[in-house]
Amino acid sequence: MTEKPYDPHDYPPFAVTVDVVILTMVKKTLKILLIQRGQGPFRDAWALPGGFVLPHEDLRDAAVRELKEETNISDEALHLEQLGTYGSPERDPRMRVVTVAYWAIVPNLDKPIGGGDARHAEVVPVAEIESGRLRLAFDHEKILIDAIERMRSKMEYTNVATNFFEDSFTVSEFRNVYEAAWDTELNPGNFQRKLQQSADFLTPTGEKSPSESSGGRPADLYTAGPEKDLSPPLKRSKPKKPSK
Amino acid sequence: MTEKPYDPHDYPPFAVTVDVVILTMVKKTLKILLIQRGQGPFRDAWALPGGFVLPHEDLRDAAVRELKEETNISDEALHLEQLGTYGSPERDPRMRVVTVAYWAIVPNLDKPIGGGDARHAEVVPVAEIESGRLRLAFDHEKILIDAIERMRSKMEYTNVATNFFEDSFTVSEFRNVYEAAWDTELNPGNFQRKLQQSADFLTPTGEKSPSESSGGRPADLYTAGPEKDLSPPLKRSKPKKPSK
DNA sequence: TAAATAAATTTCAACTTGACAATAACTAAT
DNA sequence: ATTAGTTATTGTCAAGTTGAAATTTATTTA
Repeated sequence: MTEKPYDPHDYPPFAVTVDVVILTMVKKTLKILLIQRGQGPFRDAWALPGGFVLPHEDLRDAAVRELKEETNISDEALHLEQLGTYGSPERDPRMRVVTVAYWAIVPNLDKPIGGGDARHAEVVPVAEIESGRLRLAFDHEKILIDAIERMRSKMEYTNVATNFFEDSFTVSEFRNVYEAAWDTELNPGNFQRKLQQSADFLTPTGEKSPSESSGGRPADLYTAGPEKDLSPPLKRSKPKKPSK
Repeated sequence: MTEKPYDPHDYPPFAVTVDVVILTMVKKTLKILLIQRGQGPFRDAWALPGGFVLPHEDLRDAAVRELKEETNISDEALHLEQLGTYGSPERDPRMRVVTVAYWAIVPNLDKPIGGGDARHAEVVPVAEIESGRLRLAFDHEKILIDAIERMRSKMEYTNVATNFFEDSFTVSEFRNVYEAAWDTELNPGNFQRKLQQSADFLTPTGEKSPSESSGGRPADLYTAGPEKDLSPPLKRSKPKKPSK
């Protein structure tokens, strides 16, 4: 903060917005919630849900509100973390806009979107976003790339990935989430051992999941434990064999 | 981004500022650069260097400029990372201000401050900030706590700590920086071995540092290597014996 | 030449990892 | 009821990493 004599008209006017990256897992595919723009610049391009922060509104509250308005998501337990702030002078052709980006993982929302002013909300596979073939508004491609990387690295050393589940989950389901998010294959036995050796990372519910219709031993169910960090962290390693 | 019909007067006016947390090491003590406020609210309290972002200025550029103006620091190699954005509606009593905080480590600056409008810049020990006894302006205490924690955790898995040095350094000097920053003691042999086993983390210069006047084998000198990450990371562990 | 000092290397047991084998607990089809 | 198929969980073993501490190396000062 400078200490020039204070005059309310001194400061240059900025618009401040929030944008939210919502990650979810649909049948072993990592997807992100985007909205197709109906007007303004970047018409028909895909954009992140978000909008202007109100004059007396906290940033995080704005993110929660916009998410509710635009996509009808209002998870009590939404973990919503700040990702970063994007403020290049040319990022919006109309005016100077600084946007504060947030991200969160939500449990499986396939098409439960709609309501509010969700013009054309859809969950788009991350692979499509990463391919660069999708037309994205503003600097949202950069925000998305950063969010995906943030999620991938937080999965190494925290329990964020438990947020992909509404409720309890099996170790296999948990491993599948990692494999999809990292696009790797992980050794099932070693993955299980690693999670087990930090006793408080996952809490067993005592229940067992019903076996698949294809048979197999029923799996133990877990929820996120009190210990939120994993040390040393999991390693991404091992590239997956390219599909088809 | 919402898609309401666009009107430049629609958006609420915000001031956007940047604040910068500069960390440095002065003789085995971790310190942070603060400025004593001369006027306005929080007069005489300590504050972070920073100020308004100019209308066509990028956020990072604003941080670099304010740092230069207020503290005369203009390191070419300044690594300056974004820390987070703080925008609580009550954080500045005068008006709505959203501030984007940055942080960086700079090599040993004891009193090289001054020049510019550096009213009363000083480097303050982190212990003093963490004690809560220092009167800090706005929400700068929170920003500082976050920055300190960010630095501590990035030291676990990256080479950021090499930025405490102007030039080359010995393993002991490097270890001292870790011990001061984490307030721990680290086993010298194990620390050395850990750094060595990632061959590209530190690059030996081939030079040797002159022995202390107290004698002892001369230490090999190193600079930051091409590999910026350490995996698995270093561990903080081992609390230091409380000093008197 | 003998301490004293500090850096660098070694030792050794305990633990963790990676690859993979074996066992357990189920379902579906004989 | 038995057997084959499937999936989860536990075990094995060699290689690698860690934590604690000792040893060796290269200096300076007495």
